[in-house]
Amino acid sequence: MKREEFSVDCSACPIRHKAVCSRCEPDELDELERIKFYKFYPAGQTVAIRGEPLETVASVVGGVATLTRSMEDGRTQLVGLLLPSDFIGRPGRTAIEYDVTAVTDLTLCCFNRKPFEDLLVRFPHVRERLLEMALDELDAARDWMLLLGRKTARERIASLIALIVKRSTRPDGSVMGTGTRIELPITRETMANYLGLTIETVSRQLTKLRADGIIELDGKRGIIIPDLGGLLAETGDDDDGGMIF
Amino acid sequence: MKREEFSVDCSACPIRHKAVCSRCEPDELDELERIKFYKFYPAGQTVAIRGEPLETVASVVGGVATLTRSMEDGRTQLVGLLLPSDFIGRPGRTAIEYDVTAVTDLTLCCFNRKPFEDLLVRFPHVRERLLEMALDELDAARDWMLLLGRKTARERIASLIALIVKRSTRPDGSVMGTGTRIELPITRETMANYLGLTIETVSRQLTKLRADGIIELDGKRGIIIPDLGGLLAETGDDDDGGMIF
DNA sequence: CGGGGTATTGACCCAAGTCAATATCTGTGG
DNA sequence: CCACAGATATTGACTTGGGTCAATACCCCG
Repeated sequence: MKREEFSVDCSACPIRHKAVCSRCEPDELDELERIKFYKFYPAGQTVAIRGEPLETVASVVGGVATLTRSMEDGRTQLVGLLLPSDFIGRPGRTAIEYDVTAVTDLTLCCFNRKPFEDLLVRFPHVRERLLEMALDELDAARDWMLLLGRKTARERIASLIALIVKRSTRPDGSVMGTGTRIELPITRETMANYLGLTIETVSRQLTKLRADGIIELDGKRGIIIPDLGGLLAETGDDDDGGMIF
Repeated sequence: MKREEFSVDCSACPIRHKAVCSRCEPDELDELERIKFYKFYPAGQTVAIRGEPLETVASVVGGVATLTRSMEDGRTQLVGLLLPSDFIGRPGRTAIEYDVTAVTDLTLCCFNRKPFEDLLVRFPHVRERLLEMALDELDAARDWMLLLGRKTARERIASLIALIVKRSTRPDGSVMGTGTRIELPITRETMANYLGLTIETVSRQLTKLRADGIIELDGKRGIIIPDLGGLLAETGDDDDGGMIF
């Protein structure tokens, strides 16, 4: 469970520059440091369940988690993919709204809700960053609504791959252009639940995109993109919004 | 265009208790009052277009507007329904992300973006409320993702009617239980774009719900709900989240 | 009374779902 | 190191919910 792999020193934290704490001054960081604690979950483990009391909030430090909503008959929709630096939980709410599941080994930087809320009042930098992140997520959710409401299966798959490529872009800003290889952090089932499709359709469309030379499949999880432009053309998006820096 | 119908006096504003300004102290309200201005749009008019510079932000005072995202080939998805008290625009962004259209006559309480952003720094009450509203919208968007990704046409229609019923609940909290009548604020086309369906499917499912005694159609826009419980059972949601006070 | 927008209804079709068989991985223990 | 078991993924055959295309019907409003 490699508990000691992540420093307790915020200044060396891998998500220091992107998480809720990204704009904190040294003194603010000191205080965060005092109340934070890490939690680790193995792949597949449930992190939180809808309806339970919301006691802690957290930032994803490493690994991938999903935010899902399900219906009684088992139909499941992924409503958010949580990657490093993403925030989990909502200050001001007392119950959990969505199921959270670790899809890879997961490391969270946690805060008890109450102290965090207090801190939110006193630290404008955290508040501002949280608002900004909430608005970004809102935009992402709305883009996803277009995908779920109007895109074809092929466009959905292409959009998801494009999204992963975008989020895999190295923090130094270097664009991974032609000949990129990405590793899907999720199973076909999770992909299906994200895209509002079935695993069979996901599988078939991946095969078809490969047959059309848009992607190459490299083992179960690897995808090679010979031509990023070709992939983006399949997403159905007008590319003006898709600035990759 | 009934320009004078709405007071310039915030204390008499119909959305005083729900909008971004709802938590303001009298002195904060005074300052808002000085920089705000009203705009009026007739039904059908475009309010903002994706890609244009974002110069003003606003609260919906009266009427209904839609937030949409479209693809080049005309496929359109509604990503938000803006009812009185909802906020339009995103501080910190310089370009408009979604098309905004008035679907009924619309009254907006506007602020120029820059002064509003300054004010956001100084007025914690506005900031807090804006964060809260953004998080609420995020939850709403995610619930809608479940609808778009996994619900059947019938469930989608029932969910939309249930949503309108909920939002039509009078502010005094009185529940409009059995025998409620609501007025749809939108056309079949707008409904279809919200639900990720076609007008034909919307029409057919409404007819079917009527045939099954779940709703009664009263003219083009009116819907009577003889039994709210019956309607909610058709939405596919487990009802625990659906507390209507 | 007539005309343009809006809504309903019908006939047909197809993209994606369902059901089912098979293949491929991955890890585990002999 | 191999074999085997249980996930995970692919592929095929068939079905179906909702889309498409097209004809009417409705309904304000001038």
